[in-house]
Amino acid sequence: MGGRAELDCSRGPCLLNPASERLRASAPGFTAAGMTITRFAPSPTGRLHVGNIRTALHNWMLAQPDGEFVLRIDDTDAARSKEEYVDAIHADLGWLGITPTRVERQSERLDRYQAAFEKLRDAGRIYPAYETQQELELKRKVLLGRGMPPIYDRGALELSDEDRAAKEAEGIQPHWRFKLDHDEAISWDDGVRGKAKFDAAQLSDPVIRRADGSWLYMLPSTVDDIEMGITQVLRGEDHVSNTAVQIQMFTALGAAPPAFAHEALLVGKEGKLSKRLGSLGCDAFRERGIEPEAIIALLSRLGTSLPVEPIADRAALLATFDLSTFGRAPAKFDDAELERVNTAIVHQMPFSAVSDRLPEGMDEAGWHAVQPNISTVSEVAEWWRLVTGPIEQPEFSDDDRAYLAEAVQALTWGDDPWATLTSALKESTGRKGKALFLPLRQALTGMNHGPDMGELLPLIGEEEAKARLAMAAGD
RNA sequence: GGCCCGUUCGUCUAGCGGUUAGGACGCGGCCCUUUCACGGCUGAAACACGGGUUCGAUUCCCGUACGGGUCACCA
Repeated sequence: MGGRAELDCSRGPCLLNPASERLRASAPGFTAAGMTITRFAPSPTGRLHVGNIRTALHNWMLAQPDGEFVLRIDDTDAARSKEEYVDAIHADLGWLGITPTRVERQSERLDRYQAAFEKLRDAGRIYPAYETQQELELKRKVLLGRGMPPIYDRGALELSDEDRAAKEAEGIQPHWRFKLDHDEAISWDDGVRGKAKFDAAQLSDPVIRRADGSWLYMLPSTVDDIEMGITQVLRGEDHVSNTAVQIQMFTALGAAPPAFAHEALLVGKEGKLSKRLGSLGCDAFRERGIEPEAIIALLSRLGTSLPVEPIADRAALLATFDLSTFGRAPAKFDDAELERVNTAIVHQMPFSAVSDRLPEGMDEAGWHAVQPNISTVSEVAEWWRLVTGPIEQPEFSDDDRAYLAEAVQALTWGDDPWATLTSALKESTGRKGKALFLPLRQALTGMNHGPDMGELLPLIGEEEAKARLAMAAGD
């Protein structure tokens, strides 16, 4: 628990990256090695979606190049957690190349939470409460109806020992709340929001443990952050009030809080963090032919002052990653933008990166020929068919048939058969431009457009090319 | 409703009292090109509204509107 000191970020963003250097300079008291340790803590109650992925990515980036990135599976809720989602989280992160240096499971650490619980209870920071969820909900409604904030009224604190004994005699087991210190001002220097202040009285004492003994998010997360030596907590802004609560927990547990940063959430095209966005997971992306690098490129820049660029090189992305460039307003996630980035990334991909996904028989020359014409790798098949055949030729006019017949004769095979053929035909027929090229393209591929013929023709091969031209000529 | 945060071209944003309000993506046009793509040039396009403060407000203050977050025995 020792070893971490409070970060002194006098003002503004203090979680910067390239992190290590500046953080070490400004925070000499980090962990012993001065190492950056971040974490991504999903609960396995569903698939990862863009928002999650973004947070995971940013934490991973923060930990580069030599920090630690902990994947912490928050599976204290046995009823909702599913093993298949744990597997899916691993699979998705693996696909994206966001690999943790360490994996932890909250379900395996329950004894630690118990220990912290006892410590806090003995210190008088935890108290039992007996209200039912219905009662609490009613209280909230009443307060809201009177225009007041629906903060827990601490009714359980009024209970006498006899009251409690009576409840227990009725067989009512308590749930437990963490008692906030209303006199302790809560503040921190947020890595993206700057100075943050909270009035503890504005917050409800959080329930940290259910009557059945199971844990809620708040305490286990804090305990883990302490024990795993997390130096920087970067999460969505939906956690800001949790941070306020947890800062008091860190202190109550005798630990200095890590540095916190809360990034603005992602919203869909129409605003709102919609179900639409929630459904955007790795599976869906993969099926649509989106490359992991496209997601990485977009998500590492979206909502920052840096332009979204189709950068496939992570090191380059890392070099510019800086929390101080993050905006405080929600950023819009646009599918169309993802697709544009993806297309540009696909256009840059070297043969070696895709070779195992290409159709049978397609070599490097084939890849280079069709690459400029596709927006997803799977689209190569559609163009590759033009090479392997069979193709379907359009009807040609008599004039074009005569022209193509001439082409059959003119076709010779050398270094650049297309250039040789077209210049020969240009000379002999006087055709030029579209009239010169289009019938040839149509006869050879059956299409009006497509990959560069200069690259395509050698792939089709002399014999097949001749046969196609001859067929089109009507021989 | 309380408390936080926010609002600059279509989008992501720069700006931190005086700027022709900049960039990127997208969009239009032109060039290159058999098509597509790439590249080059070029164009249209923004300070939510109302009050202040000031010689001067996109920038500072107040208010309004709108948007986001949160106020769970979810994380």
